[in-house]
Amino acid sequence: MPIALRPIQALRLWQQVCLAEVRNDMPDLSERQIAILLTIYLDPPPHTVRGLAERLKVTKPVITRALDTMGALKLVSRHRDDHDRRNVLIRRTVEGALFVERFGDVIVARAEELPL
Amino acid sequence: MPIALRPIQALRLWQQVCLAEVRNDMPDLSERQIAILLTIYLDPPPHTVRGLAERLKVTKPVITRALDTMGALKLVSRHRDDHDRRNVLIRRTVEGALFVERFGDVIVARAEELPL
DNA sequence: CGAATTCGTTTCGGTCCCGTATCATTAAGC
DNA sequence: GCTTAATGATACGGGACCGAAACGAATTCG
Repeated sequence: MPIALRPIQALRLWQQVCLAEVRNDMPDLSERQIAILLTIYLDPPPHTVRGLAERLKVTKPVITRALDTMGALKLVSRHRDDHDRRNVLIRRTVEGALFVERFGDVIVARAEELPL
Repeated sequence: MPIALRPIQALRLWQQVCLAEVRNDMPDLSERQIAILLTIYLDPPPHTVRGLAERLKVTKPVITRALDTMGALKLVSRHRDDHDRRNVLIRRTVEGALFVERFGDVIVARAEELPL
């Protein structure tokens, strides 16, 4: 059975989750940054700048800058690939894993209290 | 019956929706902007700068700036309150309503194709 | 009336992000 | 070896945003 959501419930869920994030002073990430962060944490590695740029259909500097910012927030880290030293491998961090895990819990909690 | 989502499904849903928005060249809104936009479209009017600032627990300039940007995108509009001309009433627009409606449909569509 | 309060905006110095173009480094092809 | 290609980062001018403080306009209070 697929997840059945009506549009008004979907929008209400999105609102409640975003409100919760803002009110709890979480980093104010853009949709691009969230797409990158969740892709790194949900899709199987390895992750490269080029791969992420293709997956999001954006240019490489967009990925580089997002990694700069999220790296400063300790949500991701970068390391040179020893097999092909042109590559940069993007890796998860403990802080990032905790952030993503907590974020998932927030969504679940808000989904549970949605009106029908 | 409440909406039952497991954390991994919730995160996957968020990722798929953000990926869809980015890939479709939608405006790259931040969580703050989305929280403001959805509050305007889901909560009953009237909406004021002060009211939104309190609801999000942010300062008023944050709201003013977000309204500047989303106003340029035609997603919301501002009008002086004739009863108390200090107030600015934030109103919905046709473009904004279409954007929000489409966004809700994207969430629903991605929820339906979630793996169990 | 004048003073105090409220509302939204603006200013300030600073940071982040944009798209485009170019860069250095590394690897692969000949 | 030398040239070509690929990868990620950087420079550029411009725009958006930050928090804190000050601002003008409108209202309320005394």
